[in-house]
Amino acid sequence: MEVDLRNTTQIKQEHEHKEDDRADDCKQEDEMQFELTKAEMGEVREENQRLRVHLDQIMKEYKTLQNKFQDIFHQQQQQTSIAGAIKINRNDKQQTDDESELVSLSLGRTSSTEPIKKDKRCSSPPTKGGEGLDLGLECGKFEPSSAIKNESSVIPSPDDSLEEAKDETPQKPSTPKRNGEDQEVLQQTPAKKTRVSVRVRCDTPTMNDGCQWRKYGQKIAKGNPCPRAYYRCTVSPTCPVRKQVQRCAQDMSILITTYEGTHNHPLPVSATAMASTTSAAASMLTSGSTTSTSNPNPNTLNFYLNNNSKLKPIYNLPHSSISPSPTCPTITLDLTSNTLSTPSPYTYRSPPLTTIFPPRYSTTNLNFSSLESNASPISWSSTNGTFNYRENQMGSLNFGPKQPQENSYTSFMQNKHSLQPDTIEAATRAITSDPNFQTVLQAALASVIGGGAVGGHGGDEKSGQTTFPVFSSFPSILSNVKNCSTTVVNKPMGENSMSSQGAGSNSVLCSSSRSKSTSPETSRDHGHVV
DNA sequence: CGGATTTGACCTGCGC
DNA sequence: GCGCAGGTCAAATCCG
Repeated sequence: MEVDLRNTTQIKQEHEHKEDDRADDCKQEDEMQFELTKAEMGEVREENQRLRVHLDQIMKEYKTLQNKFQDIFHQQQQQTSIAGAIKINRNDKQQTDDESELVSLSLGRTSSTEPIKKDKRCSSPPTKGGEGLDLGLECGKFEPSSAIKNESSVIPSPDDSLEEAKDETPQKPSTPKRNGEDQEVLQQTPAKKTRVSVRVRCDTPTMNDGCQWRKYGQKIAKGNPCPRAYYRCTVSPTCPVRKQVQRCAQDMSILITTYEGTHNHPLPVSATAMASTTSAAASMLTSGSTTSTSNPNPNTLNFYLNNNSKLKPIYNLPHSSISPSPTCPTITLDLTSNTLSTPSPYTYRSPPLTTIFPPRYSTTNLNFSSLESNASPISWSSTNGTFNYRENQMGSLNFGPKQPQENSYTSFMQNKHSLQPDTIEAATRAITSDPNFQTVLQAALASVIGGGAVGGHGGDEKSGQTTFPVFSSFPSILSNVKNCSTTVVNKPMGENSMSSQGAGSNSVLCSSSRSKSTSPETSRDHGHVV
C-alpha cells in the first residue's frame, strides 16, 4: 500500500514534470513561431517598402511619358494638319468623309478590294465629322489622364453596363453642343447610342455568339435585298442588349451583326469574348479621349493582325451603310478578310514559322502597320516587353496606321519616321499604357483567340492555361485577357462554325510557344472568331 | 401548350 | 409639314 502510494506520488511527479517539459516545449515553440512571424513580417514590410518605391518610380515614369507624349502629339498635330490637308485634297476625301462617322477596329489589313460605299447618311459635312469625334474614338488627342478618369468604364466586364444609363433612362438624342468643353458633359450623359458591328463570313442565319436572343422584328432595309432581323437578349428579361443581323448586300456570305447595349447580367463563358469585344469597343467610343480638331478623321483605329507574313484584317473598315446615323457611333469589327492577300511591304515577313512554332499557332503578330507610310513599323518586342523601333520580330505587336489622318495613334505613327526612336518608344509606351487601348486590344485579341468558342459550339471551352506570348510583358492585358481568352486559346479552331470557309479566308494563327502542337488543318480557321 | 418567329402596323427621327 | 426609312410593338402563326 505504501509502495503503491509512493509509486503513485512518483508517477504523479513524473507526470507533472513531463507536463512542465511539454509546456516549456510549447512555450519555446510559440516563441520560435513568434520570432518567425516577426521575421516574416519584417520581410513583408521590406518587400512592401520596395514595392512602394517601385510604384513611385513607375508613377513617375508614367507622368514623364505622359508629358512626353503630349509634347510629341502637339508636334504631330501640326505636321498632320499640313500633311492631312494635302492628302485629303489628293485622293482620300471619300474615305475621310466615310470614316469620320465610324470607328473601325481593324486587326488586319483594310480591305482593298471591297469598295467603301459612300452612303448619304455617312457623308457628313466636316462639322459633323467633328460631332463624331466628341463621343467617338477620339484619338486625335490621346490623353492618358482622361483615360484614367474613365478607366472604370473601360474594363470590359460582362456586367459592365456601358449603356445601362442610356437604356434604362431613355433619352432623346438631343443636339448637344459638340465642342471640347462639353466633352465631360457628353460623357456623363451618353445621348448617343454606341454600336458595335461585327462582320463575319457565316453560312448560318446568325452567328453563335454564346448569348440567347429572341427575334422581335424584321425589316427590309433600303439598298439591301436581304432583310434585317432584330434580336433581343433573352438571358435576362431586363437586358437592354439588342442586335441586328443582316447579310451584306455585296457579299451574301458576309453576316453583319450589330450589337447595341451592354449585358446587365452574367454571361455564359462562350459569350464573354464577344461581349468583351463589343463592350470594349463601345467603351472606346463612349469614354473617348479628347478631340483633335486638326485631325480630319480621328475616329478610325485600325488593328492589323500579321499572320505568317500576311497581314490579316481582323477588324477593318466597314461599309458605311452599316453605320445607321451620326447619332449612333458604330464600331465595325470586320472579320472577313479573304479579300486581301497581298502583304504590306512595310510588314516584317517572318520566316516559315511552322518550323519554329506549332503550325496551329504559328505566329502572333498583331500588326498595326501602315499601309501608306513608308516608315518601318514600330514593334513591340516580346523578348523585352517594350516597343522597339524597327525591331519587328515574331511574336510582336506592331502598331501602325492605315490612314495618316485617322487618329492620334495613326497620325502619330504615320509620321514616326521623323521621330527619334526613343521618342517613339516613349510614345508607344504611353499609348499602350492607356486603359482604353489595352482594353480594346485585349478584347479584340480575346475575340480573335476565343472566336472558336463563340463562333462555334459555344460553351465547350477547355480550361487550358496557355499564355499568349505577346502578353508576357503586358501583365495588365494578360490578366484581363486570360479571363476571356485563355480558355479558348487551346480550343481547336477547326471546330468553329466558320470552318466552312475557304483557304483564302482570314486565318489568325495565334502562336504560342507553350501551346501543344496541333495538326496543320486546325490552324486554318483561326480568324473566324465570332 | 408555351415559347419563338413572323409580319403588318405604328412610332420616331431626319432630310427636304 | 411631309415623306421616307429605321426601329419597335404586338397579334397571328408556327413549332417542338
